[in-house]
Amino acid sequence: MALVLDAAERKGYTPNLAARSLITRKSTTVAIVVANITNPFYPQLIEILHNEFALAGYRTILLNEKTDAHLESYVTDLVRGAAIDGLVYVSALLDTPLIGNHDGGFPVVLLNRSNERATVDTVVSDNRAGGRLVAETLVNSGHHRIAVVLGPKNTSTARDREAGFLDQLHAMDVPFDTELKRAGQYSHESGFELGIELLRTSPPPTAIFAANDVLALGVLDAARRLQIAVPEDVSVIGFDDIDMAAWEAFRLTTVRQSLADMARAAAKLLLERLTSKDKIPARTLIFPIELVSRSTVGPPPASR
Amino acid sequence: MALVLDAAERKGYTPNLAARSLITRKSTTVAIVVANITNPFYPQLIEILHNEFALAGYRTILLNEKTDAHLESYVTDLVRGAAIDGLVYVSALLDTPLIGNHDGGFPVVLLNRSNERATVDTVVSDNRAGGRLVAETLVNSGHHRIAVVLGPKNTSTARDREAGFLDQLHAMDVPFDTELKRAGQYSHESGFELGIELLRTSPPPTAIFAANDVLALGVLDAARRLQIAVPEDVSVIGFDDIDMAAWEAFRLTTVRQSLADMARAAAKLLLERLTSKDKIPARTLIFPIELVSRSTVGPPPASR
DNA sequence: CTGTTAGCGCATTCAG
DNA sequence: CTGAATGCGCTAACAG
Repeated sequence: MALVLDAAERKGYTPNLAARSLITRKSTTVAIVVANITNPFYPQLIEILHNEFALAGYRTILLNEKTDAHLESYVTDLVRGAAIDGLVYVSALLDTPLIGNHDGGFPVVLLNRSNERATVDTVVSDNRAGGRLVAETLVNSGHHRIAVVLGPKNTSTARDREAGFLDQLHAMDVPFDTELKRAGQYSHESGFELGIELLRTSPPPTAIFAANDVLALGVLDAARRLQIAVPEDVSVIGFDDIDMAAWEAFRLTTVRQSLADMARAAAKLLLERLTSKDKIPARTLIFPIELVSRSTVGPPPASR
Repeated sequence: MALVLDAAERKGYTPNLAARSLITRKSTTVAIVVANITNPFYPQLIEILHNEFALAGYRTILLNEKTDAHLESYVTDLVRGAAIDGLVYVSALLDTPLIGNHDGGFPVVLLNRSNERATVDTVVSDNRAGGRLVAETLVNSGHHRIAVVLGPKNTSTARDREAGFLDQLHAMDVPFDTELKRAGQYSHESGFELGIELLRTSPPPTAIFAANDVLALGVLDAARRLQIAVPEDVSVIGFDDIDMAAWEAFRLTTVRQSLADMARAAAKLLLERLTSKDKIPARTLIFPIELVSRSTVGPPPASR
């Protein structure tokens, strides 16, 4: 009886979770795989995921793509060892070979990472449209020499955002100088270094598209270091709209993804799989994006 | 046989973790309790803790002091339900009533939170000395009207840093105007709001001590919003030396805690308890602090 | 040293 | 509808 148990638990009795899990064949635990907790982008998602799962009675274990040695076999062991009931990848890495192992009906959802094989649930924003929106915005402001700073190449977000961006440039008949394309990590440091490089090319770009906000903040800091005014001398646009983008120090113009909605949706998809007994076909949720205009985009410097 | 098992596991056999845990009476899982993952201070610590535990073969479950309803009973259930073998609180909250429940030999370590009752392992930096160092630095730069922005009052860090600060002011015969003391959350938003308030008082303070870096970044942004130059018009000093403090946009002068060392030490203390069979007395590790001079402290504006 | 058995603490079954 | 027995999948203790 549930009521009896509730009362018992309240009175000081606590069931052994391992024993319960052994018999119910449920661990009431889900794992969240992130690439790098230190990137301010992830905590915003983790917090919501964690909260949603906690509300539904699930514990959350954290896996780090960077530091967990042999993540692949580690995850496999957790799954086969029945230590987790479900899994959400909050990681844009394309070449993580993990997904393939969980096709067999194990509940998996991909958050912020597109799913080429449509074999598991996926929640993404319209990264391609976002890339297009960036190109459109910048070109409409008068820019013709635009640089792009990408995250790791093996990342679906970098790939899709770049593709949309280039498509739209092409559609608007603006040439793209491949010299102005750099790829690094999704980190402030990477944005800073690549920003310095880019701003030192001659002629320098009049605008820089950073494939995510953390990168964009690094680019802004690079401009600051080089005493290049934003947006007077160079425009910068990011992607994500993390909290910090709105800070007074940055006031970054960026493409907003509804991070909170996406995280909630991802949790919901996973929870449905965890509680439903029927087989559910893989679903893909694509969230719309929108431009948030703040203070880092303006017309190009008076062209000679 | 371990060897047999190893081979078996490699060939595709994976033991059921619940069954194993039921018999070994170990979950090989530890929990990390944080107040707010979204605060950039925590991920730096979580990452290291997580990594150290992973290396030692422990999974990490995440608990959020903010969102996990009834954290206290939740943790108790995990402990009594044998779902976790140990616990680290990365939270400065003083009034969390949780600690008392785990006195009975359950492995607990407090990271960045002082331990008034000396009943569990504790890893902190010398917050009091840090507070003193701040006062000394500011007064030596010529400041006599110094404001302080604190985190939540029920926080050991806020309490100790403030105490050290006031002690040293007193020792140097500098009066403290209690009008210039504000307390809020350890968040950028709080720092921003309180910073605005403080900078609008008249006469305004010539320096502001923010009890942690996130708060200090908020204060810097407040100055930026009000077009008040740092450090020409107002000096700002923080505490922690998180990564962002070094960013070009801030270049914050701050008191450095060896966050990484502290996290590693905390993990080590806990792992010792997890692997040793003897009773280990509670230990307290106090890490030294040091001043990191960047660009936000200077002499006060030419005094009339 | 290898193979067999008992039992960890539950939820679920079956009998009463 | 209530109560005792079964067994989930392992590891440890035991016997051969």
